[in-house]
This record gives sequence, C-alpha cells and structure tokens, in this order.
Amino acid sequence: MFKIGDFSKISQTPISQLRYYDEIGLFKPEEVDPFTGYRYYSATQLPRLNRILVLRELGLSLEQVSQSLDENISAEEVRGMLRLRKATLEQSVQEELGRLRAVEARLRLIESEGADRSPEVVMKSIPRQAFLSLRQILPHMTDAFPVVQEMLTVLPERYGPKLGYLTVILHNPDFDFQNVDLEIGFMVEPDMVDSVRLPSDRVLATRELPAEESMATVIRLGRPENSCASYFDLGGWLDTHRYRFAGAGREVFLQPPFPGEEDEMVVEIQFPVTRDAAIPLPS
Amino acid sequence: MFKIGDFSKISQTPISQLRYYDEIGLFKPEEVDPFTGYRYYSATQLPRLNRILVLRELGLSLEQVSQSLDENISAEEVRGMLRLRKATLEQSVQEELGRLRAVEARLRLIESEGADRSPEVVMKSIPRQAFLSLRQILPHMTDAFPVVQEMLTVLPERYGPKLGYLTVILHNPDFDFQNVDLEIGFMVEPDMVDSVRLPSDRVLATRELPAEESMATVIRLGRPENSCASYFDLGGWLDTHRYRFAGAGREVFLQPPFPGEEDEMVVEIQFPVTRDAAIPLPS
DNA sequence: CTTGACTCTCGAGTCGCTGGAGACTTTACC
DNA sequence: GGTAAAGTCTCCAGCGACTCGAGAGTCAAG
Repeated sequence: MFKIGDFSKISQTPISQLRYYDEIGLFKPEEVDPFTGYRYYSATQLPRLNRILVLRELGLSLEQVSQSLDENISAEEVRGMLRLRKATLEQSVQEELGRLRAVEARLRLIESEGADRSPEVVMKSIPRQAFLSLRQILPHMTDAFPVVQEMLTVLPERYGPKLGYLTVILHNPDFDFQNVDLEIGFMVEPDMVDSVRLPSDRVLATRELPAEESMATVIRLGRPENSCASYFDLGGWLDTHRYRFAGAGREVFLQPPFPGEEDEMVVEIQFPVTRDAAIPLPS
Repeated sequence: MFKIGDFSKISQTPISQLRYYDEIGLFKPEEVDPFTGYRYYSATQLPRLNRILVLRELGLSLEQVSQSLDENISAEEVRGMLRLRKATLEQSVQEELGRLRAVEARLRLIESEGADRSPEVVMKSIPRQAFLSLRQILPHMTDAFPVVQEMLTVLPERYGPKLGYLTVILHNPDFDFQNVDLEIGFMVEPDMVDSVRLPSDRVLATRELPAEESMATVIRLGRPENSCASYFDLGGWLDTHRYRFAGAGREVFLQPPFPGEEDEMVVEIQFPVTRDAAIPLPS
C-alpha cells in the first residue's frame, strides 16, 4: 500500500491528478482511511492507471476512457471511438500543417517588410441567394461606374431596406481591365421581384446564385485604386494555403459608393476556391 | 451601421463571440446605444476583426492578438511570437503524427484480437539513484530466485523502510534465459551503506545508477511465467512508436515476491530507449 | 398595438486539470 | 514524549475561449 505521494512518484502522475481522478470516479484508491481520509493505493492498480493514461494520450476524453474501462462498452464501440479519433487526428494534422505553412509565410512577410501589415484573407461559406442583376460586357472597368450609380439611386428608394448588398460578379477569368464581363446588381430575397427596368432602359432580372462552399474573402477599403493589390494579396494567400481560384469572383459592397462618399466604401472581395489535394502524411 | 446580428452574418462570427470580444476589450462596436446597450458595428471595422481572426487562427492567444493589434508591441516581438509558435507547431505536428500511428496500431490490435486487451506501455524518466547490488552471471534465469529470496529476508529487516525497491538489471543484450548477466539489489539512499555481506557470503556494493531520460515501462503482474509476453509487447510498442532499445533493462519489484505471495508480485519492467529521427514534415 | 424577432446582461457551465488556504496526520529526530 | 517538518486532507478559485439559458428589454412590420 502506497500513500498518494509515493504512488504519484511510481506512476509519475501528479498528486492533483490522482485526486481529480478519484473525485470523478475514474480511478479510486484501493482503500481510503475512514477517519483521516488518506488515500492508499496498491501496486496492482498500476495497470489500470496506465491504461487510463494511454487511452487519454490516444485522445479519448476522460468520459470515454471511463466508459471503455468500466466495460459497459464493447470492443466494437471502442473501435468506433478510435476510428473517429483517427479521422479527426488526420484532419487536425492537416490543419496543423496548414497553420504551420501560414505561420512560416507570415514570418517571411514580416522579415521582408519589417512590419506586419498583411492583408487578412478569411475563408467563408456563402448560402445561395437571389440576385437581381444585369450582365454586360463593358469596354473598360470604369464604365461600370455610371451603371452602379444609377442602380444605387433608383433601387434602394424603390425597395427600401429589403434590398440586400450591391454586388458585382466578375465573369472574366483573367484580371484584365479591358472588355470586362460584369454582372451588376443587388442581393434580394427570393420572389421579391422578377425584373426591373431602369430609367436608362437597362433591365435587371432575378436569378439564383448557388451556395458557395468555400470562398476566400478579403476586405478592401476606400476607392478601388488599390484593388489590384487586393487581388494580388489574395493570389499569394491562395498559393501558400494551397487553394485555387474556382469560378467567378464577386465584389460585395458592404458600404456602397454613394456619390461623394466613395472614400468610405467597404468592399468584400470573394472568390470561390477549391483545395488542392491533401498533403500525404508521412508513413 | 450594423446591429450585432447582421454584423455576425457578414463576418461569419458567432454573436456570442462578438459580445465576448467586446467584454474583454479586444474588439468593441463602433457605437453602443447608451440607453439600450445595443451594439452597432460599421463595415470599416471588418479589417480589424479579420486580423483578429487570422492571428488567432495562427495560434496566438487572444491576449497576444490584443497586444499585437494595439501596437504597443513591435514587429520584432510579433516575429518572436510567431517563431515560438512555429516551433511549438512543428513539435505538436510530430506529436499528433505519433498519436495517429498509435491509434492506428491500437485499431489493428483490436481488429485482430476482437477485444482491447493491450499492454499499456508508458514512458517515464527516472532520476539517478544509488543501487546496493551484486552482479553475477548465472547459468539460468531461475538461479536468481535463491539470491533474491536471501536478500529479501535479510536486508529489509536490517535497514527498515529506508530501503528502496528490489531491482534486477539485465545486462544481457539479448533476451536469452541462459547464462544471464544479472545485477540484483535494492535501491537505497546515497551514502546509506557502502557494502553488505550476506549470510551466504555474497557481497553487495553500492554504486550510482545514472538518471535515465526516457524509459519505456510496462507492468507485469504475478509470476514471471509471462514475462516473455511483456518483453514482446514492449518490443512491438517500441516499433510503432519509433523507439529503440538503448541499454540494460531493469525489473523493479514494486510488490516483491515474498515467499508464498509470488502471485501478488508486481514488477515494472523498464528499458531505456532512444527516439528514432523525427519524421520529416511534408513540404 | 400586437406579435415575433432581436438584443441586452448576468451567471453558470465546458474540459482537465493546477494552485492555494487552512486544517489535520504522519514521520523523523532529539 | 515533544516538536518540527513533511505529507495529506477538503474546498474553492482559476485557466481559455468561449457557449448556453433565463429573464428582461427593444425594434420593425403589419
């Protein structure tokens, strides 16, 4: 019979942990002195304790460990737990590796620039949405402005707060500023409106944008002079995170360019992406 | 200006998290209605929030994120944080990979045996200790018993509770049961005793056992009939965990084989091991 | 004006422990 | 046998990064 201190040394388990395991009923001392409350452990309890330590190390929760030890659980169920655990482990290793690459990239960035002023790219998923829009090919990106301005002045006052965000979809696969294929419009609630004719005779129609599982997004503030920079940042980020562009990008105007307030504009650039194949794990 | 719900949707951050970040002063709404307490966020706050999300994703604590955003910290220090983070990440990836291998091994074991009755191998580190012992080569393992019995009857009653564990060191590099090179004795406190002569004229001397950084240990219960099995288990475990035997093993008798109580014997088998080289991480 | 959807604060709970306060017990030594 | 040191007890608080629920108040649409 060992007192808790000796048993702690033998098993290399902290005393506090032994007391905790006693408290939650996972591992109780063979004997407790009814007068002093002193815990007494025997060497024959070591296999059980070791089993606990090993299963916990495998990543099971103490709850699961408790169940699988107290045998009200079958080998089949333990197997299930472990298979689940294996899957989550594989995933979490992948994630950790991704994080590691991200940290490395960030370090390189700081070392080369002397300061940390990185663009913050965030992954999102976007549900499907109805989109009241007009698609057209314009000779130059800047030709989009009058269209946007017209929509901005006409539509919000006609539909009020039900109108969603002003959004532009860039259907060009390349990032050229000439002969751009743009779809400009507003997110709307489904069945709110079918089509609209603007004063300039331009006609918008509602269609459904499918949900996008994974969108890489970045925020751009102010006038679009530096929009190239944002796209560039996005490209670099995708590269280090092993994503690839996979479709038409969007610019969502969270704060739209009301005339005279173009400097306060806030745009979220979104690009659907796909993951490159997972890195094969070593052996 | 967005209410918390809308801002939560835009940023894909749970409301509770926004409130929490407000509470700890990490990310406060641009405006709070002094009467209702309603939080109002603006789109221009998104970059800061994204920055927070990204830094947290890199693994910094909210405390660290807070510091590096509020600029009372230099790029140099952020670099330090990230380098530290990189190191811990590399290590934790290694550990996760090890765990993954362990889970896989365990699964194979259960699948082949239909039940989970694995031996539990645990890593320990052992401090240096004084050892009062006698080394000899015996024609067969079983010849050790009389020696052990003599020591067990003579020494404990002479030195009382100061005497440590009865221990056997196996100096044979192979696991043959013939012509074994054994060192048998007791752990003692340093300077307790220099040497002892037993009634049988065998002489024990004290020497110092160096500390062992990493010992793989397993518990064996009862008579040593199945000691082979324990060694076998240990070997398999070392293999899946990429360790190698690295020195003379020990058997520590936590519950010694008092005459007539050999069935209650509890022995911890310890083997010093070294790690194989770390698995190189992919790209 | 009502209804239902939001939002507020505050407190407790999560997991697997660790650490401390203050009160007892045991052990070692004289 | 006395005393001091070391060990042990219980109970409570705290960690980090939130989440959840209760109960009350607020806002927007019809």
